[in-house]
Amino acid sequence: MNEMPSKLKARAERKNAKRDVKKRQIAESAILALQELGYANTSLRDIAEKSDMSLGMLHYYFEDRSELIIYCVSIYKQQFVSNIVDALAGAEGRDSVIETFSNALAESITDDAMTHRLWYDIRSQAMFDETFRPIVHEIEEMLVGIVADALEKAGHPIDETLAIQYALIDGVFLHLMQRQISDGPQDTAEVAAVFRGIFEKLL
Amino acid sequence: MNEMPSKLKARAERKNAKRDVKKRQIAESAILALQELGYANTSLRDIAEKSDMSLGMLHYYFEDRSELIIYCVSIYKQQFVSNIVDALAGAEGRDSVIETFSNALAESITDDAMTHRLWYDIRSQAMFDETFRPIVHEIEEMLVGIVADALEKAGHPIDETLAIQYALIDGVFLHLMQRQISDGPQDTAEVAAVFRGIFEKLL
Amino acid sequence: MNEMPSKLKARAERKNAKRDVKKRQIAESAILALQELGYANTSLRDIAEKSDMSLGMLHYYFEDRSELIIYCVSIYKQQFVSNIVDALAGAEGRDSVIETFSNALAESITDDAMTHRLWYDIRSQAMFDETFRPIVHEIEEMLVGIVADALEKAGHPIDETLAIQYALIDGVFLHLMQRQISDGPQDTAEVAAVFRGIFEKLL
Amino acid sequence: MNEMPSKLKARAERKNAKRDVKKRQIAESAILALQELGYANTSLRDIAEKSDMSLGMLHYYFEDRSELIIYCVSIYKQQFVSNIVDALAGAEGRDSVIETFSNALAESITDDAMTHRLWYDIRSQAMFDETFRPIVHEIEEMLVGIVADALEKAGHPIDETLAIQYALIDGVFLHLMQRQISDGPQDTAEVAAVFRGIFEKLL
DNA sequence: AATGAATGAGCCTTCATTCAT
DNA sequence: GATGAATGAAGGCTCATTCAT
Repeated sequence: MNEMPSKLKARAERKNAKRDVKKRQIAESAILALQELGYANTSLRDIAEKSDMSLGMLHYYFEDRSELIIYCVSIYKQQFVSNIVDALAGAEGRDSVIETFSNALAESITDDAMTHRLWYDIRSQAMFDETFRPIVHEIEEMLVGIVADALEKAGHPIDETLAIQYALIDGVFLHLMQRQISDGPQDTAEVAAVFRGIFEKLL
Repeated sequence: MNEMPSKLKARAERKNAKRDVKKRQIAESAILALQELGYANTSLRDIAEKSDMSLGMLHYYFEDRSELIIYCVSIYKQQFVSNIVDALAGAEGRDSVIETFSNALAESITDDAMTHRLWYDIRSQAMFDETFRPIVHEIEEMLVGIVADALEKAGHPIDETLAIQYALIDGVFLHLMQRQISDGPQDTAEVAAVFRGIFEKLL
Repeated sequence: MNEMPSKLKARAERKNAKRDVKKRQIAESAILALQELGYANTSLRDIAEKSDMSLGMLHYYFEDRSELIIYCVSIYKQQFVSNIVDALAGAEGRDSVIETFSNALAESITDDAMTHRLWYDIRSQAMFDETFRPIVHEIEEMLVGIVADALEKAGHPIDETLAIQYALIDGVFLHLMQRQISDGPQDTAEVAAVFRGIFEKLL
Repeated sequence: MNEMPSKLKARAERKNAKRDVKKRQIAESAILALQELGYANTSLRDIAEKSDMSLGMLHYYFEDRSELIIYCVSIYKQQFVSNIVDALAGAEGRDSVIETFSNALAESITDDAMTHRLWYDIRSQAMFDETFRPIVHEIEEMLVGIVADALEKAGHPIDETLAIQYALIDGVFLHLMQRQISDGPQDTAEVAAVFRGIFEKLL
């Protein structure tokens, strides 16, 4: 008698899981278009055409444009954060953390500049459009968390200036990303060296 | 005999000057709209309505939307840069520079957060839209120049890390501006204190 | 196993066919508006309103205004040319050709003056706008072809003056069409008589 | 007592004459723009810029766009008609007329193709826009008159087919003009030969 | 589940025209 | 007489979104 509900529930879950897979699939295509054209210049049509999806499907899986973009950004979060966290996992002690963190950030810039560009674009958009605030805040908290993590592992005390430490690093990260985009590929080692310089001072 | 040309020239100049005044007038109205709605969400209609201009007039003075926006951004440049430069003018010596620079930046954040928000928005847009690159580059060079100026006056050597120094400060500036916007007005003194903290470390 | 592709292909074809039907439908509505107002005075809004289509639909089926107009003109071609060709099909020998051709042209003038007016309008436009040149050339070649056909069937030799023969007939055709429009309906028999007079001289 | 009126009248006339000179001046500039771009694509702004006139002046001398264009077309009439009439003035007898008329038409095509293109453009426009009908009719009557003149001088009887004779010639004239424009400059002698061929048959 | 046809509001831009100077 | 600043209606076109299938 209580089997039916559980069966239904299971089926609903399977359905949901399937739906999520599809949503992620769509979002990954969307990210490609957004990375290339930017928030203001990417229409749903662009996204539908870049992938091979129907226009209707986008709205079948996402309520509206904003929801899709938010979903895209949250995928960014997952990937970038887990990359850095994984890298930092093995590090311990000031020098090791500096080395590892610098390298991880530098690699991310040379490998995924386009993705970061999109992130900064959406973050700018969030300054004006409240819709994007929650997801942007959520991600920034995670990024601050990463910095906290690194500081801790480096044996550095964490105080109320944590957010500012993050802002410093972020400023440099953004700067190097822009350089990557406007001046072409940079040597990862050199980029890492810049970060190392920062961290030596900060820690 | 050569009076006529000079008269004509004078009249043409007066006309041009008048035109420039008008352009600036329009741009100032446009900035208000852009500050409020952001690049992606501000249509020329919005601008025309917010001020009391006709749609046609915008196109009479500006070739297209991009030209208007670029003009707006360049006004930002003039105002912000001259503000800071003026402030720094009287400073000399490490402590004086730190004090003055910190206060000037903090005041700009608490007074003109909206203007800076627009600047960061356009700068993001420039990552995707080449149209805005030149003006953005031009402004950033001036901003780097200001940092160079401050460093010099503080008796700090200027080396190849200048751009990074700028990026560090910019990261914090952006962070504090965002905080101003999302959490409401901050105490200028506190904001200045944050900058002072940074400069103490940097110099 | 190879059924799926063929099924898909079939569906794609059905879809394409449907699209073509719709395009033709739209074009026929558009022709009505264009016939009435002329190329320079017919906006897409006019077309949308005259029929009961949404403005968006016009752009859904046609890339832009030019493509729609070109499509309209090419429909003209199909109809007019096939009418005349059909009429000439049964004719053989000088007198029979003169009789048949004259009647066919005269009927076309009295029945479809508006359509021809549009054709001459677009042809004029093509003198200035290269976009319309290809379709206009294509149609004129077919019209010259019809004249060649008629001459041949009438046992008349075809030489390098063919294009001029066409020009002569076209001049008269245009003249009679204009007369039809400015002075009101003419007697088909009288119009045919004029053509007969021309052909008697030409052949 | 009646001196004043006559003085006033004289002054008014002088004024009018001056005004006419200016109108013609403007029209000649306008024709250049219209020849290049065509009726549908030439704005008053284009005309003002191509010459060095102010936009306001166009409306100071001409009620509206249509009046200006009509004025332009009537200038066409004067020039073309008087050219041909002058040429025909000295001709007498069938052969002389054929020779003279053919040459005059051919020269006009190779020299003034652009002007004729504009004429045909406006004539097309007149099919839809009644505003242009009167001037177009007026000009066409003069052109028919020229043909009548030529026929007469060639000793050919003039009957009710006169208009058709004109239409035949006009068809060829239009054809050769289009050829001149799309295929580039033609040899005047060859063009004249074509006309001669027509006239030999017609007369 | 998925499609893509259809919509209509909105965008940027152009233009003939008016009017104060 | 002449100018050009200003207007606002209209044009072509784009887009997120809806809906029948």
